[in-house]
Amino acid sequence: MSYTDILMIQELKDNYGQLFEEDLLNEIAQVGTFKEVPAGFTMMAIGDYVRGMPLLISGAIKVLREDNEGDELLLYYLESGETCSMTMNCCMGHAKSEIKAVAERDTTLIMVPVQKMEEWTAKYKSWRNFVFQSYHTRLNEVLHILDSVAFDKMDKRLVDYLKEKVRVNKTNTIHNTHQEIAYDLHSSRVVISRLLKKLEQMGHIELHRNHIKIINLA
Amino acid sequence: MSYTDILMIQELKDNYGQLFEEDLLNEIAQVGTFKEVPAGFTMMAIGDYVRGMPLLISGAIKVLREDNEGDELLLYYLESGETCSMTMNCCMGHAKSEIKAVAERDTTLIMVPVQKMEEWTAKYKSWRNFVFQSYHTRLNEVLHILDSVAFDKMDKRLVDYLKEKVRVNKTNTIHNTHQEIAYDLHSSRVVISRLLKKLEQMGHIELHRNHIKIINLA
DNA sequence: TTAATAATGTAACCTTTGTTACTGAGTCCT
DNA sequence: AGGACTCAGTAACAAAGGTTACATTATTAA
Repeated sequence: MSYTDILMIQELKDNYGQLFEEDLLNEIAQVGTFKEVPAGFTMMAIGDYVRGMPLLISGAIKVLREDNEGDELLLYYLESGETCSMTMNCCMGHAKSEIKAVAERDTTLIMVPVQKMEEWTAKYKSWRNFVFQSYHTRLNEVLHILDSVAFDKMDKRLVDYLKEKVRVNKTNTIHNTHQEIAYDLHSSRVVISRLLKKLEQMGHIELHRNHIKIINLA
Repeated sequence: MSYTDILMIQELKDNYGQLFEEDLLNEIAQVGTFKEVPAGFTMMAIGDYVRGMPLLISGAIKVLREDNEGDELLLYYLESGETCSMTMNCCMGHAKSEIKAVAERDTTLIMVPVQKMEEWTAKYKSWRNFVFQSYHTRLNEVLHILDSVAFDKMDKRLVDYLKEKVRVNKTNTIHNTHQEIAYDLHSSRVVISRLLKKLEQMGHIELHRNHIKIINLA
C-alpha cells in the first residue's frame, strides 16, 4: 500500500466517515485516485467527456454555466464533503459536460470512476442518500441562482457574490479583478467597477489593484 | 376492487408499463390515489406541505418559482409519464414546497405517499432509475430556464415561451392574456404587448382578445 | 529607466426593459 | 341600452445596465 493510498483512506475517513459505511469507504479507496489541483486550474470545460466523479477533500471548486458565445455565469461552489451532481447528470444521457469547473482554491479530491456510481447506488444505502442529497443541494443552489438572476438587481447580486466569496475562501480579501467578477455575474467590467465604487463610498469595501478588502457587507 | 382501481391499473400500465416492473406497478396501484384536476387549478402553493408524489397520466402541470414579493417565473411543464423532482426535493429536508404548481390543462395523475419513495428506491431498480432520470431532467430544465433568463433578451424568451405552450397544449391557439404571459416570464404586461405586436407585424402570430393564434415561429 | 501591459476610474451615450397614464374595444351583467 | 369591467394598444418617460472611449495608475518586461 502506497503512501498516497494511506493518505487517501485517512482523508476519506475524516471527510466522509460519518457519511459512508466502512465497506464503501474501502471500495472508494480501492478504485479512487487522489488528486491535487492548484487554484485557477480548469478541471472541466463544456463538452469535455466525464471520466469520473469528484469527492472533495479540501478546497473549493467553482462551477459555471457557459453559453455558445462564451458568456459565463457562476452557478455554485463545491466544498469538502461534496460532489458534483452535474457529473452524475452527465453519466445518464449526454456523457458530455454542460458546465465548466475551475478550482477556486488549491483543492484535493478523490476521483471515482463513473461506472461505480450505479453499482454503489444499488449496494449502499448511504451512497444512495449521498447522491440524492447531492442532487437536492445542487437543484436548490441552481434555483437560488435563478432567483437572483430573475428577481434581483445587479447591486444586490454583487453583494451576494462578494459574501459568498468571503465564505468559500475564508478570507476578507478577495483576489479578483473587476473583469473576473463581471464574468462570473455575466455583466460587464464597467458596470461592476461602478457598483464596487459605490460600495466603497458607502464604506462596505476597500478597492485595491487585483484585490478587494471586505469591511462589512452586513 | 373499485372502478377507479381498475382504471388506475390500466392507466399505470399504459403510461408506466415500460418503465416499472409488475410488482412495483401493483404496489403503486395499492397505495396510490387517482386524481383528476381541472385546467387552472392550483395544485400546490409556496409553503404548502408536500403530501405525496404525483405520477402524471395525462394533461400537463405548470411549475413556477415565486419570490417573497409574489413575483413569478415559469420553470417547466410536467407531462405524462413524469413526476416532480421538487416534490422529492421537499421530502428530504424542508418538507415545505418551494414552488407553485398549476394544472396547465385538464390533468389526471396518481398520488403516491412520500413515505414510499425511499422504500422503493432500495427495492426497485426501475424506481431508482426513474427518480434519477427525473432529477436529471428537472435539473437540465432549470438550467435551460437559467440560460434563457441570464443570456437571452425578452423577445427571444417570449418566442420560446409561445413555442413551448404550443407543444405542451398541442394546439396553435394560446388561450392566455398578455398579463398572464407577463407573469410567467416575470415581465410586465406593457412589455409583452409591445413584443407580441411586433411578432404580429412580422406575420408570426395573430392577436385576439384572450387568445393568440400562432402562424409560424420557425 | 523606459516602454508595454493590465487594471481601474469615469464620462457620455445607447438599448432594453419597466412604469405610468390614458384610450378604446370587447364582454358581461342587469 | 347602459354601466362596469377586462383586455389590449400606445405614448411618454424613467431606470438599469451595457458599450465605447479615454485617462490614470500600477506592474512587469525589456
